[in-house]
Amino acid sequence: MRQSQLFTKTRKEAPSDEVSKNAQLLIRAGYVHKEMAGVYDLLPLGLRVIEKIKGIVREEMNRVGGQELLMSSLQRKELWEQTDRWSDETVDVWFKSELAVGGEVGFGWSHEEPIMDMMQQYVASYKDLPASVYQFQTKLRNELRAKSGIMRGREFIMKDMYSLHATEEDLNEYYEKVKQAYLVIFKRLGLGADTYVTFASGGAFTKFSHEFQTVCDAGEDVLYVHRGKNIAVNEEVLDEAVKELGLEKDQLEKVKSAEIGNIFNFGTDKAAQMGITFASKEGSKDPVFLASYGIGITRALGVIVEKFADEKGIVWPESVAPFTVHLVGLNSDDDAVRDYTDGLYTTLTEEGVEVLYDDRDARTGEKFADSDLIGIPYRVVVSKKTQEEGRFEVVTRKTGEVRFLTEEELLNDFMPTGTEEDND
RNA sequence: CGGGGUGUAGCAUAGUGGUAGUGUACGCGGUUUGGGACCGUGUGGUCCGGGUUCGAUUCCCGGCUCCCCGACCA
Repeated sequence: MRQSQLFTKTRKEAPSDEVSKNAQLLIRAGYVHKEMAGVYDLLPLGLRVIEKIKGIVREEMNRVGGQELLMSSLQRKELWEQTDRWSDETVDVWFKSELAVGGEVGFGWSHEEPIMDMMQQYVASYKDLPASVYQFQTKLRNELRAKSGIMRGREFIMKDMYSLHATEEDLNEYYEKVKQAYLVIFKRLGLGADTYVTFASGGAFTKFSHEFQTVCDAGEDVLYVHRGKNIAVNEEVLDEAVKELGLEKDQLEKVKSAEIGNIFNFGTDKAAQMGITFASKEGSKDPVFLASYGIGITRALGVIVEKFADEKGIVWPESVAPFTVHLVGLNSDDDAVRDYTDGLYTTLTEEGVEVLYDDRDARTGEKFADSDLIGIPYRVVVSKKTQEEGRFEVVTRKTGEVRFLTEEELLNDFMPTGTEEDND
């Protein structure tokens, strides 16, 4: 896309009401716009990154047999009363409203109850199991305190998957499969090296729930990590855990982390509460086994910004970058150079490379500063000089490495490979 | 929800009981053109409601907003 057509623009200064690095950079670079505390609009650049993240998650969820759907945001009070989660005393993040014709509705902060109720329509027998469904949904939570930019908002996008099983063994097997899929996802997002499956509160030792924590200064949790053994323990259960694992506390490194995923095994509790059953082979009515699997999509975006940004701006891993190449055209007042740059833009685009083309009539310094701030992985500079030499200057955002490549070399380098894997 | 702070132009900031200044961004004219250049010129502002006062952006009360710490996070 041509940058001159992009309606957003960058800012030199961060807004005074944002302290977190993620929000400051995302706003400065034009990825998001703040609507109110804890609520952000996704601008074209931000939406592209979100869609990239969703794409990776979608591929892996499909790979484990998940079927994508989209539940509604408005939810029925009765469903949540069945599990005693409608009351504000039990769940303190509800947004609720009244229907004009009378009656209350809730705005979905989670979807276990509606999903289970909906699935009951289709799951009647052991033959219908297992079933696994997922969605990318906007969750609405009336947080007492939004904080950390987009990391903890009142409105955010989450991928939530739910799997239903006839037996505990089947659930456990699938649970493990999804756990592995999650590790693949975080690796592909570029977060693999710093993301741990943690022992946390809530029955970690019975393997009933796991958290996926990414080491990150902006996170809200505290982890004790053993990098060599790839073990991380949530502070909440530190004492128990070190005992269980046979470790010494001083072998562990204390770090801050952000929870970007979690998986729960509900067993048959939820089904029992809601009366969700299936007919077994023997003809008995048995409660369904349920597990849920979440990934904070918006939060993942925030974590990626926090982790990789440098003093100049954002640095995207290639797998989630809004564009692969930032084509920066210099000397654009020279018709020959401009035509040449336009031509390269057309060629790259036709070859399927995602290019943001800075075709603006702006000064070099401004273009480079913007390019650094926006954080696209590769900057290709075209100027009178490079045109004359028949090579393009290619700068890798992450490392600052500079190369001079011919058009052919350039195309070979940036040709989409089909699947995007994190090559770290 | 408890505690602390904040609110001046699109953004960032200064200042004052007597009708608000700067930077940036934006418009126009000109010089520039490989790291946010420069000159000239122009547009644009005191969160809301009360109170005190001859006069309030400034002081007082209330509300709202946003930020931080804590609590919470199924």
